[in-house]
Amino acid sequence: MPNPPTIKEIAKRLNLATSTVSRALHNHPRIGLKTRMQVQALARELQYEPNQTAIFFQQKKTFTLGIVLPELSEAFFSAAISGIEDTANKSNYMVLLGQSHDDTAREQKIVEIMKNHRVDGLLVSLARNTVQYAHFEMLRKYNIPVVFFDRIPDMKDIHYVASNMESGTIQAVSLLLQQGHRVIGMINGPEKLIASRQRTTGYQKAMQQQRLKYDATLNVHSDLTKEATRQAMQQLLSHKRKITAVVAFNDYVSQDAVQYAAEQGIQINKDICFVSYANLPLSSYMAYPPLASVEQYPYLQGQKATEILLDLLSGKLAPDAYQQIVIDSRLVIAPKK
Amino acid sequence: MPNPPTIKEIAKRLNLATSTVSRALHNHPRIGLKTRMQVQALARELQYEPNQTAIFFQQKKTFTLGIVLPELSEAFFSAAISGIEDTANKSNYMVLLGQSHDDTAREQKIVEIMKNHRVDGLLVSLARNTVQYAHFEMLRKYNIPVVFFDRIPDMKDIHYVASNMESGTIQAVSLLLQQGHRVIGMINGPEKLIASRQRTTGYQKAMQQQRLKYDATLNVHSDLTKEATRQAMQQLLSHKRKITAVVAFNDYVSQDAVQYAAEQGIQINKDICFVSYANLPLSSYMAYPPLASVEQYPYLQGQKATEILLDLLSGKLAPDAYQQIVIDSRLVIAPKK
DNA sequence: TTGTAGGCGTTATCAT
DNA sequence: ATGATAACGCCTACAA
Repeated sequence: MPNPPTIKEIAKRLNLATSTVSRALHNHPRIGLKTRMQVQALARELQYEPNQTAIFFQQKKTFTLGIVLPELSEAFFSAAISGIEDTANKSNYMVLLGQSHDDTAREQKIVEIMKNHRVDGLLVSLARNTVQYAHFEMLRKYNIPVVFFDRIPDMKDIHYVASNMESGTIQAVSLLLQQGHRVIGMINGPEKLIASRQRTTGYQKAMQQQRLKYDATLNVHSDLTKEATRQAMQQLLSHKRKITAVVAFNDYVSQDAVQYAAEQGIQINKDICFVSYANLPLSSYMAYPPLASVEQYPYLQGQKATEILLDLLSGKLAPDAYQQIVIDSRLVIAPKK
Repeated sequence: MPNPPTIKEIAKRLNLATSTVSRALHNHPRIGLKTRMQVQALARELQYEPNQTAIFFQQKKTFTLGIVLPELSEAFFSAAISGIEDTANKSNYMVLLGQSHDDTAREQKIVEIMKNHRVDGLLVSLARNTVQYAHFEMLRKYNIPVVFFDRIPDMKDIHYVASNMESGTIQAVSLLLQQGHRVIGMINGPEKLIASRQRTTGYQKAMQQQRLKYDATLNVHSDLTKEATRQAMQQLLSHKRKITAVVAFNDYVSQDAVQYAAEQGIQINKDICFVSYANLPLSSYMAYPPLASVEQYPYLQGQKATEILLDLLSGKLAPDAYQQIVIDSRLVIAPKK
């Protein structure tokens, strides 16, 4: 059919000025009730819809938030995005999606395109290998605020929401100690990761609280590949002290380690208990679900990060009032099968 | 800093007309090499970036595709969206996301907002309970093409990509028959679902191919809740014929059924074999992974649907040349643990 | 080869 | 209470 109706069209039919129509549609106070009704009636009749692209252009605002994250197929991120979407939608924002697939080059390109699309702000969780942040620094020039979540960069003067693994780790190790375990292995992640260091610190603190000695040789590292995890587990199994519990970096690592141990004839959750960090759904269907797992609140992280971004956009928050929110992780005892 | 530079700005500095600048930037053939270089040099120097919102407005096109789907935390959809995103990005389109969370009202609202945002086209997988399609019909008026995928509506004259469960089911049942199973139970989904009917047909055809009789009492239904599935399984276990294999509606159903059977003392994959339809990742970590599972190619579905939509947008495909692509599902033997 | 002018739909400013 | 007009940034006939 013909072009969609515009306020101009309505104005012409009613012999009014476009400005009058615009005001009438917005229920501007000093527009005569009569004309207001007329205008609104005709608008309804013509099924008038304001042209958002015109409004975006005119207002220099798109009511769109860009989301850049590594991988939606990771349960953590798909939960986080629900928090983002729900919060954004409440304020009439839409969500533009880009997955970096943990590739820095792709991340850079996505940010560039989103900048061009004139998103009002950006929510970012870094690709695994991203160590340079020029593509984010550059956004300052364009006045596009960024809030990082979960995988945050090692930069000053940024907004972020992240979870602190230390608290959950302390709780996890404490639980094991309380259950009588004395030789607890930890399969940690890459040493350069903040999250790995937090786990280590948590382990140490939990031991310290009970006046027990922390044994660094029980804290082994995996680069998170299956092979590395199996080696790490093997290392723990051949430790001179006999371990009775393992804290694994995450559910994937946990499962790989469990598999390896089972192959070695270990009785899971009997000879050795496992505790992990929640990122697999449906753990109740797993062959050997962890005894307990550390919850990282992905939905909440997404929600908080979005709230900060929206506050930044509405001016409720000054651009340089850097928000750095840390959400304590927490141990959750697995429901028994 | 000041406002971002515009072609007007560049024109003024170079004493040129904006049109000349515009053309120079686009490498229009009949612009003098000299001025072209000048313009491009200055543009670079000022870090000129075209204002996309102005272009969107002027061109009545946003290079944005709207995606409406039930739930990203379902592995099927997070895989599908990668196919969508990758394909869209190749053609410089961005992806606007909306999850219906299987709520029709929310689906309607999302479609409305996306229409207002003037997405160029829509990719949709229906909410579970959606049975009225007015919110999609209405898009025709706005010339916003829609391509449905996976969960498609019962409508004529639409574009869609879906998978056919029949082929995979035939293969699954045939495999079981070939392995000597003669009494095969099926835990199917809600009867009104096309996908359920396809499974039934597949079952029948596989039996027919071997000149065996199809026994309808072996094909029971679940509404996909855990409870219903357990009842269905119980029904199968108390069948007068002793079943030795089960084809479950999907991985979730399969796991619930397996759990129930195990509780009854059944030896899984020994007394009774399970075959399922792939939607859980990491099946290798499951307690009792299915013997084999029917693959539905989510990435491919997303990709194909997007290709159709892009062809529609580029005019390569006429709006009424309805594409209805069916991708045959296929049985995949599970890798042994 | 370059310039002029108009328009995309809306809002906002300034008159009347 | 309403109207006229400009402005947002870009593109594209049409003119020169």
